[in-house]
Amino acid sequence: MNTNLYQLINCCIIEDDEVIRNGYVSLLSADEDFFVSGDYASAEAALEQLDRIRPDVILLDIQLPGMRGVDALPAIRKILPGVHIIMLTVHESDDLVFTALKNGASGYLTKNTSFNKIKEHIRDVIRGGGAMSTEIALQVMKYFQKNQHSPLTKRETEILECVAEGKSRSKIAQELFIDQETVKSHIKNIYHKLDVNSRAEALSVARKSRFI
Amino acid sequence: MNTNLYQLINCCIIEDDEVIRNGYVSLLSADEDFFVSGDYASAEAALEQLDRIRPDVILLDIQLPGMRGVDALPAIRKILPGVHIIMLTVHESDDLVFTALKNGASGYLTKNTSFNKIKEHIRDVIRGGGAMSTEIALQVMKYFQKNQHSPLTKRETEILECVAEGKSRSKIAQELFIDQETVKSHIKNIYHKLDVNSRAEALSVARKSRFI
DNA sequence: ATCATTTACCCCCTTTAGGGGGATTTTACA
DNA sequence: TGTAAAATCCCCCTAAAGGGGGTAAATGAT
Repeated sequence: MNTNLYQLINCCIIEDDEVIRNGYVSLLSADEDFFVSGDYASAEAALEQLDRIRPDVILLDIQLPGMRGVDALPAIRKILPGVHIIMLTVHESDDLVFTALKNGASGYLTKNTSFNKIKEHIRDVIRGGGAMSTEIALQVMKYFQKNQHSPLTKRETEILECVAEGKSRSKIAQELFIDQETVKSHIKNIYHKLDVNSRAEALSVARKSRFI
Repeated sequence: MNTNLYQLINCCIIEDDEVIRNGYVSLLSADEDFFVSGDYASAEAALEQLDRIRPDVILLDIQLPGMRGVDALPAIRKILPGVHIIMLTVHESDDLVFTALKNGASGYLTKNTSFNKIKEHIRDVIRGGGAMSTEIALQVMKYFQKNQHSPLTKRETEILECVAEGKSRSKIAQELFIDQETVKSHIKNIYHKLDVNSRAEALSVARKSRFI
């Protein structure tokens, strides 16, 4: 019997694949630092029990039948505001990654992550850090990177960035020491290149393609 | 003499602190997987030699005298487009983190990262992954997280998100099954709450505060 | 040296958005 | 069940943005 029960990391696993779920349970249970307080095949089943088992860390599969993992996130947060939630996924290049991050996940790991690393990442989040497998980190970094193949010229990009800050034609003209009509001209050209017809739309398209 | 020279990871270190720089050099050189082809106290000094030493990975300090690390990034990329650049920093909560990510860093590590982990991260980027220490990962995740204390109501947030996608009043009205005037009303309220007076400005402010 | 691109500027006109006032009805919650 | 907040809709008017057309100087690459 472990005499340091208070130090154990209380884990909970939500994962629909029975084999994987049991794998995590037995491997975590085998480690003297971890204690598995619950394992569930669906978010719904877990949500009923969470206030009772009060885990420190939840391993949450992104692809669940019924309520999706990303949607379960806010629901779990409502019950246990302080819990660390680590998302598990097979698809690293999914929009769900960013949705999950927005919804407040503490970490994001691909399922091919070795179990030793998973344990390490759990300890990381307990210490207050963030957990991210290398595949996800790469995704995130790609997300930040500007697209090198922008159809916009330097000046156009410059002006679109002013637009992104909410500046009016006159303000942009003033800042760049050019005429308002010139600004208008540039914006028109930007619209043609991006095939849009409003500022917000141009920003939306340009952001999606990382031109700005 | 190592007979697997071709397998060695060719590293280069750009770091102004002599002690830290030499620490990295000796520790990396001591590992049979790594080969240190150069170490420099400034970006300028390194840039002169890069095309000759052709490293696989560059450890680049963010805070350098003269040319800053983040500014050196694009310059290095120009000389060696394929090189993996790992940024090193003491301040994890710096805007420079995001600037570096935008400029195409392959990784971002805080200097308190253990040397073993640094070596692991170098191997990660060589494999095509991304490297991020837990502190940086946390920063990045915070960056993504929506602000829970938004002054905007659900409906207002919903409408602002439509605005962010470049939709016009009429389109938003159509999508939400409400009148154009209602949309206008909501947008007016949003403007008052955010203290702005245009769509792009509202988006700019709302994004900065993570309301959307 | 030349051709394409970029940057800059001008006019007329239409559409959309924004500022100011309202009012009414849900909805949430104490 | 009463009240506040949120959501809905209406009007008048002005300011800003967008669509169409155009010209011309600077820049850059071949």
